Amino acid sequence: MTDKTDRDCTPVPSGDGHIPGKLGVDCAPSQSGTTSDIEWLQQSPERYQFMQATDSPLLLRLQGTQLTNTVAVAPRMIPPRMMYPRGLLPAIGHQGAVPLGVFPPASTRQAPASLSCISRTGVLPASHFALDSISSTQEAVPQHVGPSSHLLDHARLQDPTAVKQEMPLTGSGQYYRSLLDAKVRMHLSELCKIQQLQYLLDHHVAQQRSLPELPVVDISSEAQQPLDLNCSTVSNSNNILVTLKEQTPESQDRILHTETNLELSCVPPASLESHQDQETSEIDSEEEITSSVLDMCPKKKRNTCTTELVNVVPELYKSVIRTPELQQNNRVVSWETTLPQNPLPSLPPDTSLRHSHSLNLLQQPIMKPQSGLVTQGGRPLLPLVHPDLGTSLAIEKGVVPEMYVEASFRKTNSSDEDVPEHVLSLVAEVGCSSKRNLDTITKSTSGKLHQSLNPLPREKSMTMGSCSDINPLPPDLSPVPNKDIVEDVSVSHASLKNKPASVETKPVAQEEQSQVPESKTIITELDFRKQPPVDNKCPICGDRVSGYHYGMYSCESCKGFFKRTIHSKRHEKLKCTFGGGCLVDLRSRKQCAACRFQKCLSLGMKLEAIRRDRQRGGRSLYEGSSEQRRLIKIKEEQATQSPVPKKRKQRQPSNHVTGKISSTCSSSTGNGGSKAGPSSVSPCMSEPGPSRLAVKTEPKSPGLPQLIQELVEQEKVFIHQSVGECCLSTLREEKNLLETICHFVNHQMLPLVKWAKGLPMYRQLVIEDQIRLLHKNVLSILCLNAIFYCLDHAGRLLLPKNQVIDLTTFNAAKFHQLVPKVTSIADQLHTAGLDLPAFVCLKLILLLSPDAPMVQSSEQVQAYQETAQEVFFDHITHAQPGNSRALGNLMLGLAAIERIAQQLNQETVWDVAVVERTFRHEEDVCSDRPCIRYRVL
DNA sequence: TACTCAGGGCCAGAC
DNA sequence: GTCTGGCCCTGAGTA
Ligand SMILES: [Zn+2]
Ligand SMILES: [Zn+2]
Repeated sequence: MTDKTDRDCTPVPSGDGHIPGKLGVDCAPSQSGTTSDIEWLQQSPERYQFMQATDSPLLLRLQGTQLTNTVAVAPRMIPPRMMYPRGLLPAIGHQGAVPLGVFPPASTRQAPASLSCISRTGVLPASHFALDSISSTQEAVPQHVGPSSHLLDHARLQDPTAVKQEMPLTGSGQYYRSLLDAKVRMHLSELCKIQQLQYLLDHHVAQQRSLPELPVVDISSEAQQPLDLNCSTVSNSNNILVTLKEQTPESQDRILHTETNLELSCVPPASLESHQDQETSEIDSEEEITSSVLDMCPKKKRNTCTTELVNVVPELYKSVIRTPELQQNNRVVSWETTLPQNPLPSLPPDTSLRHSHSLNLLQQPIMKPQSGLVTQGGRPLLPLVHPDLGTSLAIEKGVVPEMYVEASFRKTNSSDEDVPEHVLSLVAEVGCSSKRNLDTITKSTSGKLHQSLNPLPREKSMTMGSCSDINPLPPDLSPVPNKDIVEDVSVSHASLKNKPASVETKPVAQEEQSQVPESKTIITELDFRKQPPVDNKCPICGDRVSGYHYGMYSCESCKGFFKRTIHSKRHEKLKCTFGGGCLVDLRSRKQCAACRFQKCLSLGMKLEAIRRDRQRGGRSLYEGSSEQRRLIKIKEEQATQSPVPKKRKQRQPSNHVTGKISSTCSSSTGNGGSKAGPSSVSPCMSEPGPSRLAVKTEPKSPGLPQLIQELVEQEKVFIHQSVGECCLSTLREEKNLLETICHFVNHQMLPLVKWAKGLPMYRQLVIEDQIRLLHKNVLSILCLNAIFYCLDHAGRLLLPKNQVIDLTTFNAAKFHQLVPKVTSIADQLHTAGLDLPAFVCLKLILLLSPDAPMVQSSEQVQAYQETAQEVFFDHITHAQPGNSRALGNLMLGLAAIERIAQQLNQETVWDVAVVERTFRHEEDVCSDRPCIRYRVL
């Protein structure tokens, strides 16, 4: 049922129809890799909305005798009353916050004794979302049905953190993009479930109060199993009792039945009444009203409108209005239009519409980025805009005020500081991390920027003009952050640590001054791999950072945990009992070792940093090690500053320089000699782009299989050769993409030959087969090379000697899809954890494709390819234990590369004689006579 | 030679 | 018995 992609017009949003991983932008994936982060966000209304919603987590604090949990939820996406199910979720086994969108299994849910809700506007009165009572019964019975199709289980299956595990921190924005998309997908699917609940409640209330009927919806007719929800009114009160039944598979033969009863309060607070009157009158004074927060009473309906929906919780009372105009345009905002296939109805321009439901419920004013907004640190401050969202949207009263999102970009000017490469700092994490980001932004901009955390003035929020009319930074807005939130967060952290609370709760401005230079760039998540977090909190668990451990800054306990886990090989069998996605923080870090370990990995800890020989002391050199970073920095300094040798003596470090060479360290040839040399900075990545090659310049990692070690060695040969051949001087004039590709291939032919000739297995084939295989697979191999080494997410090839080819600028004619396709494959591969060992394996697998024409010993080739595949599979399984999707995605990516190469092959002509001559004599004949030309049509 | 850093090991305490 | 996390040891590299 999860694979259901039926997009029938179903009136009630259902959980599954929405899941299939299609964001709105997917219809134009071609743009995903060639845009800035802001543009990328704007491509998808869903992304944008999610972004808007999650940049300011609303804290829902549950206080019980056994629980003091902080739950971060998306306030603008989910009306408070919809937090009830979520609010109930944290339980003993899952202490701490529940990541957005992750429903812990029913078995772990527990009712809080009390519940309060804190937003940036202050503490919301409990009456707004009072939880009157809850009871829960559980019983385990033998499972007699097929797989549980319960929607809440889908929520877990769709756990974004599970996807996260597949995503390496590549240093580019891709990680964040992928992560965000995963979360958006997750969120959308969850939203459908919430809508079901919402619909049911609305329906119930509508009936109960004789309000205009909702469109009739037969939930049970859904192909997907809807939530098993029942509403009933509690006698002698306004409260509604909601019963939610769930089935959670516990094991193969057992299924856990859970029944949760929520009693929801629905007494309108007095304050709301006057507010509504005010609004109604304001609305009445205008001609073209499309919708408003009309009150719940049908008698107050305007003639031109039809009130269709009401809500249970008073402050969220709202109406969906059908106007003739909207109906004409088929853009009625109602349940129908908030369906999965059209979750965000795009509105006619100049329609000031107060959205009524679901995704649109909590939108913000739309603003266009203003380029002039640049902070002192060089980071532009951009209010995010989604052009499809219409011109303006009002703020729902009493919900969440407007806020700007800070986007930081790679700094191009030089600086003394090791300036981190920024991607959107707020996008990536919800929950605690967002909180941290929120704090950070608040701190760093306080007093300087009008980074408003306050709502727009009322008149602005009520009547919006076109987006360009709106000043995103009204000068009169107070920049003062909500003190409650800032302090509250600090306290909650402080209370968990053995630090004096006063340290933590001192005014943020002071803290900022004392710790961070004014111009210091905000540290984003990726940066703790380069420099310690500003708050000195372990990115994994929030504890105090004790130093740089295994590739990232982390606390002592996470360091110890990682070390122990590897040493004991426990990581091979770790499995999350909750299906992944457990929160890992100071309090909960001991709850789930699997998720903690995954978090360690995903945030940057390196398996390679653990010494197999267990040698103490010394310096390590693995990708991302402090030593390596230092060496790179020195190299860069030398390269950029002066040819005069530094006074520091440069040693050539070995992998683990301990004086003794572990026996496992020596294998294969070369011993990482000084030529292709260890510690030499990636030749291909010398200036821009991520330094993926760094790892390959170190000596062999002892833990890797022999084949991979040899492949890595051979890769060095290729890189060494390739850099010399990479010259674009003659390329300047070429405007044709194919021509450029051919040019590139011709220049890479000789390095490829030298590389291939040294490859294990391949070199044992007869030379004719070798030539044919190389000839047939050159394009796919080079494509993979480009993806691994030099393609950035903007579709540029970052080449040695600071050469950059912007592929997007080419007149690609019939290949206009090519670049976006390749960048999207690159995303896929990097997301799936394409590391150097995997990469070299894939190259070999590509080369050893047995279906190349005229190959004599195709069986032998096939056998070799299978061997390479096995090694590759093994590597992925070990590198990403428990991540079954990675393998599949890598193979899919490979297949996609082959298809592209095939397409290119059809458009090009090979001069086989030249290929053969190059191969046999290792001469660069291509410069005289090209190996490959593109077909001129 | 003292110091720093980032590995590893040890061990009391929690579970 | 296993796991945790604070503390200390170790040794390469640096000043
Ligand atoms: Zn930690
Ligand atoms: Zn877990």
